[in-house]
Amino acid sequence: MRAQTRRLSFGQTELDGTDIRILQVLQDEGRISKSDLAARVHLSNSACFERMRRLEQSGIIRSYHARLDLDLMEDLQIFQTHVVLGSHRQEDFTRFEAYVAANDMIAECYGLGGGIDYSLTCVARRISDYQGLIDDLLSRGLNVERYYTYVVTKQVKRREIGIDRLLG
Amino acid sequence: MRAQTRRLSFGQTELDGTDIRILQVLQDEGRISKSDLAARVHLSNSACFERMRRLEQSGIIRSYHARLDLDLMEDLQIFQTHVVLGSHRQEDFTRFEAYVAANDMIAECYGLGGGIDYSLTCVARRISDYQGLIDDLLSRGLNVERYYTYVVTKQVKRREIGIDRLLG
DNA sequence: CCCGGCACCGAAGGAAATTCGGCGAGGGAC
DNA sequence: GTCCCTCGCCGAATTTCCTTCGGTGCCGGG
Repeated sequence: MRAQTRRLSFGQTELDGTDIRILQVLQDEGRISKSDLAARVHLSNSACFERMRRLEQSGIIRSYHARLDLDLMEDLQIFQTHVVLGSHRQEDFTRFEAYVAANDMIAECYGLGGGIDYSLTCVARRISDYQGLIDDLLSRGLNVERYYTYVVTKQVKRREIGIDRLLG
Repeated sequence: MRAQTRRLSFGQTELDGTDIRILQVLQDEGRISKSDLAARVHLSNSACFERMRRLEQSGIIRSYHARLDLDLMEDLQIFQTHVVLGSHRQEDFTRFEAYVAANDMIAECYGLGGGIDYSLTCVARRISDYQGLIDDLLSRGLNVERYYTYVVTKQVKRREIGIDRLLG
């Protein structure tokens, strides 16, 4: 009774409907017990465990995380910063991304196409801390031509980006 | 041996250094076993378990999630959409946010201050699916005055937004 | 038709989670 | 100062869950 309808290939790995269901459940309930997961996808514990291990080892499941309630965190400011670089050589991108990777005030970074090069989500305790980040960013010779700062006034929604849309 | 140095209050709840350490670990390793977590924060299983339950029930820990490797997902386009509303009555915001909450192509949404009202992260299988989202958005009478679309070409970084910055 | 591989199942041993009784430090009342 | 109460912690016992393993059936190729 393997194989439902839909199949997808993720890099080297082939996924059937049951794998996708497992990923969906784990995306939403990252700490569900393996027995409950097995029941949820109508598999025995051992079969489900084997699939889960395969998904983790293949790298499709990268990591698990607890999500905290930001509204309860006072003393926490979030900013979005949109960055335009002055030139678009490979080296410019590499250096900027290395900076992003190393700076732990920057929680998220998307590379964009179309007028803005990067969108950053920055976390700071005070506006002055954020300004310190920007000062640092600009002083590193990273060729930032322009940047735009937006205060995040509300975190309206946050979900994992993933598998759901592949099923419709 | 309660209480380290730093203390924070999260809404109703007081957190000491050990709580914060627990949150840090769970943010990074959401599926760590409770025994391992207890060892990591130098507590007995039962004491650590009690704290963890308190953190979950108080809502500070909202949820747990598996993070998937997007680079392995072919057939998945991500877009950032910046939205400006035509007027800023309370009702306009409420209706827009209700739309965002209900639409499952929209994975993330930040409310912003400063020229742009909302920043959305949208997930689609094809550009035409994304265009369908935009068409729908515009046809709902949500008073969207202007929007800007950026293709996400690379997910440079993605971390949980949280506790780390409260410790520096 | 027969064989091999693969995914599955169920049971058993081992590991983890959860509960519970008791202990000791700290703080308030007297 | 001292008594007592509270709170957080510990360690052991029970229960629940994880993980492995041997075995079974299905399917495709030879």
